[in-house]
Amino acid sequence: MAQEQKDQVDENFVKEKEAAFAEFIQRKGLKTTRQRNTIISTFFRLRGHISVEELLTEVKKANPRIGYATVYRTLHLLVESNLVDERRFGYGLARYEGHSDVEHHDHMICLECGMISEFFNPRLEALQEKLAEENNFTIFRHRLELYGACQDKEACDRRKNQKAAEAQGA
Amino acid sequence: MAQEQKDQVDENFVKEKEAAFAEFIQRKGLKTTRQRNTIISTFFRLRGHISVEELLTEVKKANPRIGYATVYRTLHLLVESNLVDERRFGYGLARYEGHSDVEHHDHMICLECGMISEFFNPRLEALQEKLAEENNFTIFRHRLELYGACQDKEACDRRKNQKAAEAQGA
DNA sequence: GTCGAAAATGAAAATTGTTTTCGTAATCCA
DNA sequence: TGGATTACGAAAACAATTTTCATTTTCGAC
Repeated sequence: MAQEQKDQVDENFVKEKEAAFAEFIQRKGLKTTRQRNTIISTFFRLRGHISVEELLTEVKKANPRIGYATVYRTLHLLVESNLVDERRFGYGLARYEGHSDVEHHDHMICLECGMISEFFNPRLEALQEKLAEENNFTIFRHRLELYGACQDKEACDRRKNQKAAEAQGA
Repeated sequence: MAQEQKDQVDENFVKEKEAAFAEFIQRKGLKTTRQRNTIISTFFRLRGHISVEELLTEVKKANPRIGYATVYRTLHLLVESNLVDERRFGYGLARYEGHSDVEHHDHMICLECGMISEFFNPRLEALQEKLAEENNFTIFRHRLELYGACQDKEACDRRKNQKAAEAQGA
């Protein structure tokens, strides 16, 4: 499964992001470094909502000398460059999401299996705009998170078990 | 302004909450203490979305010996008793909100002056339910936060200046 | 290419917000 | 009014993140 996913990495997507980041670095007068390249290349090969720890673990496989500080610093740059969104579901722990096609979207989070799915609905967006307008408010951005449970209990259990197994193995 | 607000404290509201908390404490077999009484009485006299620090500052005026630990512990009890909601807007810092009439509501947060206003819209709720259903998902709770700016720049500036002044004074 | 200023790195220390520990004190039911 | 139970407060621990600082790397000017 994870294997399968890894094989599906879209090299063009990764290249595109790398290029965009390089452009950003250039524009800001910052410097290109091996570490940053490793980190962003690793980041965009992963999918989903990645924690710093998860990313660092992967990054260390390519270069074990890279530490938390550099990963944090690079993630901040990625956020600043608008290539990545920072999310905080529930408590503390930040997660980072490299957005692909869908620019903006909201999230549904299953409290059982941890599944995070994304959705976008123009009527919802419009309604928010309308409500903001009624309150003399201008929206820059918003966040909407639906917490609940999958209705497909089988799939949900499967994911839950897999997660448990992974936690075991780690 | 703050003065005016202080005078408007609804003593019945405070009494009601104190009684409800006492009942909760009783039901759980916990003990009534002077500190807890001070904290909840102080809390429900404040309004808005209160941080632990803000609360502690007020509490210390009544009893300077009360420290962070007890405030945190009491806030947890308040959340557990359902008399208070915990919110986390944007980053880290938890804020606590003693809910009055409106059970559930969402928030608009002005990034300029920090104003937090609350709203509720049944169509929005219904639409969320519909979208969840389409994704075979059951919502337990949700959070929606609109980040942006007040359109009334004058009022916004006034609040911003007041906040700056308060920060000065503190 | 090489110099040198500017920026980046990594390890460790610092910060922030919050929780836990632990010895002492208060509560409250029998 | 014990005395077991619970709470308190100060300080230590914690987890996530940021900063510091000495060292190394980058890259444009020469």
